[in-house]
Amino acid sequence: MKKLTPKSMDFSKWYVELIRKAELADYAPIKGMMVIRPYGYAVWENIQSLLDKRIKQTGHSNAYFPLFIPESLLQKEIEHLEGFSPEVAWVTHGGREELEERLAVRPTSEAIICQMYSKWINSWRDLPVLINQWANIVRWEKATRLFLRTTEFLWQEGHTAHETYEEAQKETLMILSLYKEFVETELAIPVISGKKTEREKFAGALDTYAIEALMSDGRALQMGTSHNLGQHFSKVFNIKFEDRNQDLQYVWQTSWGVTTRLIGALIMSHGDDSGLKFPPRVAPIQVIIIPISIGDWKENVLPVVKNIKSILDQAGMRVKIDEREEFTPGWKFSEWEMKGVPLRVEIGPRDIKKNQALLVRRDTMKKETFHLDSLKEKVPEILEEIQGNLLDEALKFQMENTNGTQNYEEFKAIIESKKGFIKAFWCGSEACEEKIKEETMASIRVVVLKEEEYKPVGKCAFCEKKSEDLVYFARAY
RNA sequence: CGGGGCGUGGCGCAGUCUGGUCAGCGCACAGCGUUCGGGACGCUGGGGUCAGGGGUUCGAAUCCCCUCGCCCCGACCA
Repeated sequence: MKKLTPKSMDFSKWYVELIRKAELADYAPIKGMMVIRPYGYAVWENIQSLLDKRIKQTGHSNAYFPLFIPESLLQKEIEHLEGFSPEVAWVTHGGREELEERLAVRPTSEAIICQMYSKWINSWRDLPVLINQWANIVRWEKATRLFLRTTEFLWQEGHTAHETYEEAQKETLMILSLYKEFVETELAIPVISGKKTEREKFAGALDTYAIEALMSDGRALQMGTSHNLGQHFSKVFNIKFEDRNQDLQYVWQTSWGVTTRLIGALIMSHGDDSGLKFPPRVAPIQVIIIPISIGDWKENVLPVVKNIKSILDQAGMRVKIDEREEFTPGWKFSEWEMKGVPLRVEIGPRDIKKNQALLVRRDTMKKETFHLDSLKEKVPEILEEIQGNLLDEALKFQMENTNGTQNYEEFKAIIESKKGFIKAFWCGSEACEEKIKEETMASIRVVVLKEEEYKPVGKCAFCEKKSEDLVYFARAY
């Protein structure tokens, strides 16, 4: 395990090296595909359980739909088909037999789920339908990148059906704020949220909303999307119900998802030149205990260490003891720093005599000794502090790298020199959006949602027309 | 998919221009011993059809052609 390429020297190299050295993932022998290794998968499992809880608390249930979607179903919603067809993988044969109809490997599941919803929904009494699934997705991307864009990825996709537009809209926005809360609380990554422009919205949606975060190289990353599908799908899939007035109506739908890309965001938001820095809430290992192996440590140190582990285990923490004899303590320190474990506990013979342990925080690298009896209280306290500190640091970074301007020349200068978010006004025309993207490579990440009490007015960053749409621009992944 | 770069034991590289003396180094790995509070050391040992295929040549890691993969910059996208 050698040193990492410094982040400031070559961000991409740093990112890929870190993923492989920390054993999060590895390249698979198929183009654009990766293996998520146990340590990386453990992060995903933590993300899953924390998010799944929220999804269920808001009334949704999990289900599972088929991996394959018949071509005829995918074709029903025309925008949807056109949006996804360039990246669909097709199954053409079953065994030796050519299939009568090609099967798409799901690039998303609207089509197959809508097909089922049309059978299940008859009355307003059947609504709302609130279903989520955890699944794998295949999109034949041209350029891939570990965790951020791979040919196959894991995600959760929620698919709901409602009686009215208002209800669907409420669901869409509820999920948007659920995502924001989840990502900020558990992943310690601050996000901005808002609506996508027509150009950036989901293929087949009425409106798309998203949360976006700033990575530490100054580029934005879409972290989650929530779509109000309107009646686009219900009309073509014939999802009708008899409403409270005995009139036949098409349902109003939503869909929303977050993916294994979140792991990429964790790496890029918090990582440094020593490696990963996992927020405690999603860290596979929260506390690594390193017994200092000197002299008769096995008799004197190890039993104490094991006792501490069991106390912390019982308090609900994820704790590991590194008692490997083939590595020196110094080597282990570096290794676990690379792997982003939030808190290290060092205990050697010297400490045993004084009934103390040395605690080292991954985020600040600060060292402090504590009495062994206080660890049960101190450790969770420090973990909470680390969680908070990581969010604060990321928030500070986001604020420092968010600039406002109403002047296009200044806009261009900011994008070139500092990157980050640019908060600006936009007249709403696709032409301006397109021009800016062409000339600066910055796209509109989100249009800020209007609130009752706050209605800003300004002039479009490009054409200088009067505008009420405040937007965030950035160069994005 | 366009432009550029790269591909040599697990990882990082040298060797490629100028074909032969070239399968080499560091780390990692295995065994033994001494070590161990910030990436220890000694001795011994295992591992590579030089990304794959084809060609030129008496002879190819080295020259030519094709294919694949990875990285970077664009276009597209969770």
